[in-house]
Amino acid sequence: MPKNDEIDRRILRELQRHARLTNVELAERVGLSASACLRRVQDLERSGVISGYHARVDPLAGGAGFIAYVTVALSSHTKENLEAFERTVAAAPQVVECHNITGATSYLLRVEVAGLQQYKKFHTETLAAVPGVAQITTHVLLATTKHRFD
Amino acid sequence: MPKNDEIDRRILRELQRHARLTNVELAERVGLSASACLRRVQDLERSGVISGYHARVDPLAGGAGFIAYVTVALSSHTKENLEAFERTVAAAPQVVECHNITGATSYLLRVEVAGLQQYKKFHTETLAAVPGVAQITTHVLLATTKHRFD
DNA sequence: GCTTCGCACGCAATATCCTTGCGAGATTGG
DNA sequence: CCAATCTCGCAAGGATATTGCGTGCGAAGC
Repeated sequence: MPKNDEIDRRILRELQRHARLTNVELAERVGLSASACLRRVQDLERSGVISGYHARVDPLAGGAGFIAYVTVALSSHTKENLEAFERTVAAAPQVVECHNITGATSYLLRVEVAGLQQYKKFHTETLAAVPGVAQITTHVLLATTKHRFD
Repeated sequence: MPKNDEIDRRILRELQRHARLTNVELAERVGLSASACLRRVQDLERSGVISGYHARVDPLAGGAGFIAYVTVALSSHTKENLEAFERTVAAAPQVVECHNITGATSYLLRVEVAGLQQYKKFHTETLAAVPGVAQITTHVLLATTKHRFD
């Protein structure tokens, strides 16, 4: 229901970078009164344009000393295999993101664990144990040189 | 400087999911008084454990109708090539994330654009134009089945 | 064992902020 | 041209953030 006008875009831009801005400061930045600004933000939240507010935590401080992007290929895309895989992924706390992508491998996971041993365990006992998983390729994260808001 | 005890972990857990929690409600959830809780949060911010607060915006509403994960391989890892590539990535607003990974391809990008035409343009005019880029593989995002906090 | 020091806590007070109701001006459609 | 609708700014009260202060607990040293 929001109008997607210049002010809304500015609100989104500011909140994407600084979600804990006070409403009055946000209002000043976008050139609105506090009440009008608040109502717009609430509209954006209700309509789902803003789906949530999240603190970004340093992975190391969060106990994630080993991060990898993992591509997974399924041998057969039967309904049972797909559901079993997605259920495993959803239940695994090590899997932080799961994307369905085109290409030779149909899934791209981001996995965060404490260290190499934990990854080995996850790899063999969790991922490889899912029926229909044909190929697992691990890409260890060396560095993140750009992130959405830095 | 934070102690990484049970209460800090609970604070981080709550703020990762609900960054706009009021401090008093956060204090109740973690079992602390408001002032003590606020001081811990400020410590976590100052020490860099919490690196920022961000609103999550629906990609479609944000104008990103086409999202892809793109792997890039460089022909030679000379200093000039690396720097040219990273400079291009840093300057390109379409690139939302850039990760340096192990494997046959050394970079994994997340690219968000309005549509296929815009992607084609980015692919040929921006990415392929960087000297030393040997291979570009595009994986179109079909769906994201799991994200850190859903 | 006792003392001292430092640290984190809770309480209280003030400044700031959020939130809602209300009336005015602008915009749209008939 | 008028009416309906929408969004705005203003104002008030209730909630919240933020700081100073005193207390208690645990660690280090004597």
